[in-house]
Amino acid sequence: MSRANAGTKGVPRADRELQILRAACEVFGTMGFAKASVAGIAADAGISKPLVYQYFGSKEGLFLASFNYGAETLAAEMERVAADDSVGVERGLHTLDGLFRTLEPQPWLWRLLFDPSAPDDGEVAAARAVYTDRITRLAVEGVGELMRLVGDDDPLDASALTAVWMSAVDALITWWLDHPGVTPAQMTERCHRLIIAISGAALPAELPAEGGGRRPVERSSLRA
Amino acid sequence: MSRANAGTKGVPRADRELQILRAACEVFGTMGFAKASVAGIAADAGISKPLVYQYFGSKEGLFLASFNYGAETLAAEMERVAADDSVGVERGLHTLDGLFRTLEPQPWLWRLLFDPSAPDDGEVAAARAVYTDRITRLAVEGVGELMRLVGDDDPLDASALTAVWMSAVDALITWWLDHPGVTPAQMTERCHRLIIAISGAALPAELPAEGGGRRPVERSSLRA
DNA sequence: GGGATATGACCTTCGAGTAAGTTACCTCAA
DNA sequence: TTGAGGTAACTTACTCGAAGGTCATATCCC
Repeated sequence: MSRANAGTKGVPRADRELQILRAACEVFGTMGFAKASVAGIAADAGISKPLVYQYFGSKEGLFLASFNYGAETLAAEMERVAADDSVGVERGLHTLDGLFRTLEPQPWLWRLLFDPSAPDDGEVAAARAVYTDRITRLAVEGVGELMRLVGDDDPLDASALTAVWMSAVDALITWWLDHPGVTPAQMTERCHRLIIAISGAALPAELPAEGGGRRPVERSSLRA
Repeated sequence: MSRANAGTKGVPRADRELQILRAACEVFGTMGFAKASVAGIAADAGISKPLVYQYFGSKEGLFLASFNYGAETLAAEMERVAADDSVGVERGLHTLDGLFRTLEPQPWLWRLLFDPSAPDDGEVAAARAVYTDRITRLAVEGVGELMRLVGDDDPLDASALTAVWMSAVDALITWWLDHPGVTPAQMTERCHRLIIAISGAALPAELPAEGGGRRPVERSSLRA
């Protein structure tokens, strides 16, 4: 009787793994890899730390499994949208819509994807590279189309705009996560309005001079 | 002679503090608060760990000093630009230009501002709140102006667009930091081209239906 | 001598990871 | 039917190392 209730549960390994994985996704996605503790995740899952190690090998192994689950879920959704026939800004909007709906039941998956405290070497880095490529490819497609349309063929411009687009998606999702109660549908409408607002925005009259800064620039009329 | 060269330097406290602060800014800004070690910073500064504690009290105290230095530098630059008479997108461009120039000699200051691994309570949190307010205020001004122009008066829309704008600035600076050799002037030109590209982008034909996703949307002509 | 500058060696805490043993269940021979 | 033995599930109690933080002491200059 010394080991309280050791071995009394007898839950099949696959079930336990899923149970642990779910807890891990939530904890890693909420606190980040670095601040999460294996003991904490085990407690959340209702089991003890060594069982986690028996099933996942290490903290990194557990994170890898969580990351793969989350990244696959989100990448698959984005690819599904990309396979539709929408183009340009419309496609961007559909992507956002799909992400909002996918994330609604498990919002923490998003942070899992971009966790800056995750290990930057080993298998985790490799997995992240794979999914980053998959996701970036989609963004690059959309941005490339837009750049072609506007007549800008500088590849660095396209690269930078891709970064901006992905960052905007991140910002919108983060904003949404910070505003519970807003439904995916409402959020998609909001994104639509914002795109309209941005498209209608002004262009500067001319490039700022390059020298030392500080020089005033003439007011431009607001519609280019 | 047991304590090698203890006390032999005799460098005035103010000088040493600056020297330590510089090293700390670079390390904290590069690796983030969590991954940085006080011993490492001390080594970089060419002195020993206890001296850091004698002058800054704790790792958090050292970070606070670094953060305040970096945040003040950047906030001051943004406010300087905001005080100019440029408006709308032009003002955004000038802000970016100012940031590129300010960050050129010490690019790591940027990451210092948004370090997600920094402590989220105590004096550090308070300082971050102060600077976040100062910086956000500037973004809110610019975005509010744009929203008024377009006729969108939903405050949540403005809040979300502010988040997007700040995130875009972050993305552009991060992209720049990842592409050494690009000068601030070149980068500002790039931002200008990107704004043109975005402004010229397409509008979706209509809002996606709200129900279950999955429905195709008619191709829209690309210029709204 | 006294105060400022400076350090090697130490203490402490926390969390990753492990060793070793416990319980339950399943199978199969007698 | 039963009970011996094998195996999967499970836990308590530990080791170990990294990093924050402290103490006692040393050197230098006025």
